[in-house]
Amino acid sequence: MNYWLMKSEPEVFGINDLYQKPGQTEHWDGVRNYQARNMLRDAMKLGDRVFFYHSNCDLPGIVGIMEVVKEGYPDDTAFDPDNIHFDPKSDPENPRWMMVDVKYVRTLSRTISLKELKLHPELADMALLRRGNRLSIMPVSVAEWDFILGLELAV
DNA sequence: GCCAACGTTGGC
DNA sequence: GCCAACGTTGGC
Repeated sequence: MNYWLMKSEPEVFGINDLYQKPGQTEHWDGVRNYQARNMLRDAMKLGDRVFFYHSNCDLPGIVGIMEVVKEGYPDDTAFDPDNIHFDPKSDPENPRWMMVDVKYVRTLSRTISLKELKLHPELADMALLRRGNRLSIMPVSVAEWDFILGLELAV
């Protein structure tokens, strides 16, 4: 099993929005970055676990856990001129952008903030903490995953 | 293929 | 609101 972290702005789509979706499942659409697209298309597999990260908000950090319930398939918001993520260069015959479906697993007992993550040398190599990383999807190692879940209860 | 200009992300 | 980082665009 692989582990991931995906960012979303809570003002736009937060973990409570996922919780309230039918089946607590949603398409993770709107990713318009090739590195992230490649992960959605090639690397994210059924059953993989994903940290839900709130970005661009009062307390940026990890707030919950999701599970991949459908592997990469074309992001059809790219074909819709009325959608904010419309991309005229994505051809339905050869889709440029991909998405996966994710399902809510649980909300952490507390937000593990970016600030807190930065305190731990064990996490220094996390993609999230590397300078200037603005990817909205990134891999998390097993060791990092377990360490972070340990932090949840370590207060 | 280079690179300047521009747009976006996202922490602070 | 500021600004550093970085991806994309487009002229040449």
